[in-house]
Amino acid sequence: MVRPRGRPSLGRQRIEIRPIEDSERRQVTFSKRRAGLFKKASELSTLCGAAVAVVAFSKAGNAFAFGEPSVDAVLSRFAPLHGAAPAPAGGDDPGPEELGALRQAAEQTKAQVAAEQARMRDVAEKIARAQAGRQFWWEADVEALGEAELPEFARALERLRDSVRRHANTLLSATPPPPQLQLQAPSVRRHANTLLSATPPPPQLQLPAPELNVWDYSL
Amino acid sequence: MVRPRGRPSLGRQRIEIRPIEDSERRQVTFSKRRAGLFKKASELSTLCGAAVAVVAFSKAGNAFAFGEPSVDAVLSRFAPLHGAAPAPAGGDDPGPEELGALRQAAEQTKAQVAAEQARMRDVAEKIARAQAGRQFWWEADVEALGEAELPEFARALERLRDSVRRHANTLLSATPPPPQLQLQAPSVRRHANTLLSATPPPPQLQLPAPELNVWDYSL
DNA sequence: ATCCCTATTTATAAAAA
DNA sequence: TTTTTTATAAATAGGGA
Repeated sequence: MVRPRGRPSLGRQRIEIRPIEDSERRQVTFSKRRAGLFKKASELSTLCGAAVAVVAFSKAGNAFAFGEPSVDAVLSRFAPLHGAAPAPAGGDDPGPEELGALRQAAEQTKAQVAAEQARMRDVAEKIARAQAGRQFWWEADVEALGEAELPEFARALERLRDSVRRHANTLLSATPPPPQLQLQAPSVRRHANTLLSATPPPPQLQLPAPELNVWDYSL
Repeated sequence: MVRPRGRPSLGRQRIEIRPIEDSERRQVTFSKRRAGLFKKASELSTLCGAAVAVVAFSKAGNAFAFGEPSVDAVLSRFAPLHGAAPAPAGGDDPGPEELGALRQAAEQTKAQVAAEQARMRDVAEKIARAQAGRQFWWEADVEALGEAELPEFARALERLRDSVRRHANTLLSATPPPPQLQLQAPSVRRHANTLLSATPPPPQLQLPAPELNVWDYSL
């Protein structure tokens, strides 16, 4: 516990803004400043109600991103402004042109993952906030959620709904054939039946408007 | 040239990071912090040899961007991503009648209410257990739930679904006007604005109104 | 990579131009 | 809207775990 005498640290040193040669120092600096940059972006967004996106590739090629309300939301909004409309990645089968193409593809994948992770972090954080102070998650204050997290929230509900349906099926099929004796808890079966019969035959593959930044919030 | 006595300024004051109400103060802050953000991005790029892009929309809808080596160069690495927006879900058509038998039960005797509350505690506990160890509630292991808690779980999902629908409608009813791009280069700005004026009006999403007082379990 | 710590360097909130 | 001036709040370089 005893602090050695003298300055335990030299404190912050002044540095010139030019390429850091030492890769280790560069890496540490990148980490720290990237965090700082994202924080600044976040503050700008909160303070001024601005939509902000930051994308950064480290020298090593790793991608990092931050976005409020989300990276995609901001970049989508920006793209049309300078006429960048790359075709969606279809499943082409390009001939073996160069290694460069593959490397680029890998890089883009990294970027995508980074963007998605950034988005999920934000979404999760916001949803968590919407639930703060409440005993159970289903009491979450949906009103507090914004455009960016609603879709995720909705998808989560959908996934759970499917799980519930599946499980209800399981419970039902596990029930022995037309028994003559009623069980203690008929309510559940009733619910399960309702759940199942209420399931419409929709091929559920018709997406109204796939393009544009429009979300279908229907469950 | 004589400076008046006392502090000529209060100096920097501490502020909380939350939406600035006063539009004038917000505007000044946006300007300053945007500049600061771009500077930080520039330094990160120079120091660490990173490719960085920052895009920001002011509350008024004006767009600003910074990029090293260029905004497009960085965003291009994200290009393929935007074609593949997360797929929305197809909508169901909520089912028919069947009003709540459970609801009725909840309004019976005090003893029954008390019993119900006790049951709810158990259900909640079990549902909580089904979520134990998972980072997010939507990862709950529904398979672990039994007959007793499934209905409650389903009802919770339904309530959330309705909340989400309602909120989604609220959000959608407020669609902001198209932005103006503000870049360092005036020529680019001119071009961008030209592109903008050719941009079609924002679409609006139609959502089915939530049905009130209907208690079927389909989600 | 992340967190802690300290001593400094920077970024900025206010106010006025 | 951007700039200047002050006085102070924040970010962060270096070093260690």
